[in-house]
Amino acid sequence: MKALPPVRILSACDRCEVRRKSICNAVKPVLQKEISRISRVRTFEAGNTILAEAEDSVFLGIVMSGILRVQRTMADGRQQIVGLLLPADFFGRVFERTSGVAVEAATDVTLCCFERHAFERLLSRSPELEHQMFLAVLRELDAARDWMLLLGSQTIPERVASFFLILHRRTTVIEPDMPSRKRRLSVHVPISRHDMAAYLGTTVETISRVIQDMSRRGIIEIHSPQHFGILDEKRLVRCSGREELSIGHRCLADEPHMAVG
Amino acid sequence: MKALPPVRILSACDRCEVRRKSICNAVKPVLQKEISRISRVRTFEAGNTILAEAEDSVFLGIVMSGILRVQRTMADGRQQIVGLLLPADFFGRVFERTSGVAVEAATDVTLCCFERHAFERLLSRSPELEHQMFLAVLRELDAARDWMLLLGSQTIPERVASFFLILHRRTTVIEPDMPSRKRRLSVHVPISRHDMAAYLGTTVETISRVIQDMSRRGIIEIHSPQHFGILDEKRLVRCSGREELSIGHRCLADEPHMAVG
DNA sequence: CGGGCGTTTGAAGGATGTCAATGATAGTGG
DNA sequence: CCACTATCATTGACATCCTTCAAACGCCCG
Repeated sequence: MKALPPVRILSACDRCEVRRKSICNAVKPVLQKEISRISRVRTFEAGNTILAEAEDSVFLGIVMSGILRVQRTMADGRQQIVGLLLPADFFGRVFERTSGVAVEAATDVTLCCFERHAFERLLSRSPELEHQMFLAVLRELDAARDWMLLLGSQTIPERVASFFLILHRRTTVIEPDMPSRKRRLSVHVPISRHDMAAYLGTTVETISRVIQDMSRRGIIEIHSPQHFGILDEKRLVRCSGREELSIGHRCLADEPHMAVG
Repeated sequence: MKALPPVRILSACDRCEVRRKSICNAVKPVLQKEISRISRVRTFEAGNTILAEAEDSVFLGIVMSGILRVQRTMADGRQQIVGLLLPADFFGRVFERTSGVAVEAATDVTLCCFERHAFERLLSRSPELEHQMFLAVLRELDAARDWMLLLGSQTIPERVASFFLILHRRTTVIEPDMPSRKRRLSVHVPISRHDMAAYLGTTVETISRVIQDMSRRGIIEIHSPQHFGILDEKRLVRCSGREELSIGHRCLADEPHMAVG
């Protein structure tokens, strides 16, 4: 008679929604267990600061739900969002005391957190984990470069159109169970106009004008300030000034990415 | 009687000027030898393309002398330089067939090249080398984020002032043997106005106007189109809109960095 | 000397930021 | 349930920064 399989204790990780998309999925089970052991789930309300710009960052982790903004602030108060982190993305800066960027909750968020030093010890013991982190940072760098093109060479209407298209593709990846017809036509902007402006390097007023204008021209329709329909995708792509295929490149659309925050 | 030390054959690496600043310096001698074995020195004239945007990148390597520009081009021809690579910097994208960015010689350059697959094999066999690459990419990402702040939130005069200050600090690191007095006061811009414009996200005309204006106001003096003196560093810093200490951050000024090109 | 390239300078128009006011929405307390 | 407030989004008028187009200038090299 065969022995019964050992009783399996469900850890928090077994119920983790983003596990299969995050860095956890890319490493061996034994390592997953070690990660699990040093992890702790925390929640923050929208607007809270997770890691401040100057302050020592004592922890890092993975976004489970909600959205983080990674941003830098200038002496006179101007802010630039240098990255948005969606579920499954990694936040925090390994191998550095302070990150030089702030990480804040753009919406209510649930995070899977690790104490930085414990995670770094794990990294130095596991080349496999470090390799996965390396790949994630490489993709993140690709995305950052893509965004530099957007900020340096595109007009504001082009930036808004690009942003919509990237969000649309990214949402398609994140929520593949949504009816495809609805997915095809709708864009949900999960952040405020203020954050959108800080991300696109412009102001809320200009954003608003551009969106209203695209709506008047029949390219999109406005369901609510955060929900839009795409009426003419071809034209939206043309507005973005990009080739369809290069939108979001490897990174923003296809893969979870990582922030040095 | 003690045996004589073994005769030491000088490889190209032993004479390498940038070795102690590059990734080679950070790995063990035995690994350096392996790297040396797969390396090959190549030269390119200014304007030549090292890696094209769409094309498979078959090699990567380290800048020995000269300057590379890492850039993306839009469908209509607009170009954005997303990184400048100085001696000791790494170029090329590991673990990806194509990089999505072009790497071109901004000046005549000498490169230490590796065939990509051979280098990747070395990487997968050596966690130590991969760790060093990882650190370099993290620094590069920090620099990219810094540049996103510049492109997204700073005015053109601020960008020019920031660029001068970064160049000044970087030059100080690169050429520490120059008399300190001369170093303190001079900035050498090693690239054309056209490249400067593509890097700062503006046009040659605007760059020219801003520089002439800074000269008229007594902040800098123009020795030649590529050589400048800093007359009033305090004011130049104020023009840049940044805190002195954060200019160039960790990355652009203090450490060789790495491009995904 | 002349052609070509890179840089500078000038004039004019357009895109975007700024300031101010209005409109919409949600949460709060009476 | 309804004002009331606070916050966010939109709209308008205006100023300005920056790009664009054009031309002149300087310089290197054939």
